[in-house]
Amino acid sequence: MANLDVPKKQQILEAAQAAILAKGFSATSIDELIAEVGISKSGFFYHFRDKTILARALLERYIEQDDVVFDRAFDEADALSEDPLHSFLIALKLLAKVFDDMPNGHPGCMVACICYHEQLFDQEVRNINAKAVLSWRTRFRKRIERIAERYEPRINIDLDDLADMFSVVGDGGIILSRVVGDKSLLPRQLLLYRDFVRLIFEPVQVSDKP
Amino acid sequence: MANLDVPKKQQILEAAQAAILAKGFSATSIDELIAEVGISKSGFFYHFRDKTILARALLERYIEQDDVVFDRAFDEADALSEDPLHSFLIALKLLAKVFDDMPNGHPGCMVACICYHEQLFDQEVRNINAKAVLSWRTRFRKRIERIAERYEPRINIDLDDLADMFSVVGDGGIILSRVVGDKSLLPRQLLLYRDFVRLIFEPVQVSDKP
DNA sequence: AGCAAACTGGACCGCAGGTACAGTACCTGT
DNA sequence: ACAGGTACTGTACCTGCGGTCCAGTTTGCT
Repeated sequence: MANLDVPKKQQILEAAQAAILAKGFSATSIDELIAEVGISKSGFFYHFRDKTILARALLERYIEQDDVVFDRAFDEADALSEDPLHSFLIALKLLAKVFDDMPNGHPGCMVACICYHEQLFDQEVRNINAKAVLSWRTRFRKRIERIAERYEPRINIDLDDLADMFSVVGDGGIILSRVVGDKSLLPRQLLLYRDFVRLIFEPVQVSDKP
Repeated sequence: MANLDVPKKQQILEAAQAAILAKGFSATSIDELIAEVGISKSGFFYHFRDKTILARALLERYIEQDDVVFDRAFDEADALSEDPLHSFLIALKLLAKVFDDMPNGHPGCMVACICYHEQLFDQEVRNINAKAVLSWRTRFRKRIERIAERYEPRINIDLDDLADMFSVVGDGGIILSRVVGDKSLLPRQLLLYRDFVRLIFEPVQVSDKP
């Protein structure tokens, strides 16, 4: 049934990511994962010393995949405009579209998921989590800095805060999307963040009105 | 040791809320709760048929407490200004201050916490969760509608989305605050949301610059 | 042939969530 | 005074899950 060429360890990670984001870490049992990928319990513990090691691997994997999505959107945007503000606005639109195109909505953020299970994990996992958020901050801050060099912001703003706000709106948007069962809520919120950036930096008076 | 006048049921809810927001639902054991409040296991199950009933009670309690905080901030703001925009901006500043004054930062949002443990609970709990988010939407939308009646928004904006954005920034801000270990992150994000509202509706050109 | 990586199988442990049920202390209305 | 409800205690027991231990097997590389 499962792909025979994919190593079992990858299959476990795959199955675990889906299950954990959908049901939560504790609600996902090892028994259920090994049944799904067709491996023995001993086989599972051969790859992962315990469940927290699985969580760590999952988190690292998630962050890598996330970075790929960001890189793609920013690269594509850069190809379409050399202006830092326009490129950033395009990237935000692309990112919103990526999430909008997901058939069942965003599967959930592993960082947020682990945040609400925190004490189950060791300091190492929490450090990875913090590092991921700070890397997002750096990524967005760089972009926003380049915008601020060219465009005078309309209000006084802390660039780190504005950079963090992307992650804040992302994680908060994922939660509200799920809770109210409206998958378009997350992309709409990201576009709202985009409007905010536009209002801060875009020099001419904006009017979308008819 | 514990307050003798407070009924045990209340004491359990108190202890459970703190533990669950700090460590997560599954990481909080019934044994640990009954040890803390000094009740027997049978006593616990007398009050709560099972752990999910405890979660339901906790969620309902949390939403009530949250509403009180909102009511207080909005009432106080209304007393300070009759203008819907100014009152709203004051309320947001007050709310940011409430969270900033919490010695250990915001303890975590029960709605978000339960969202990431979803499949552990029944439809009823998820309905309560959705109802809470929608009640926040309604609360903020009413305020924003009154603002939009008086002030022409600078950009085309969906009022429900802008109302939801408060909850989005709140829940996202709580997560990032915890992950990076910076308790001031949440209030700063709320003030950023406030800046957004101001940029949309405030008619005169704003300048905080020296 | 020999070795390592990737497993299988089975026995076993402790903890957490829960069930079942009998008993008790205290308060309240008739 | 006693009947009945509320708020518990104590004990025994069951299940599922995470986890350990360990001996043995298959597969592929050199």
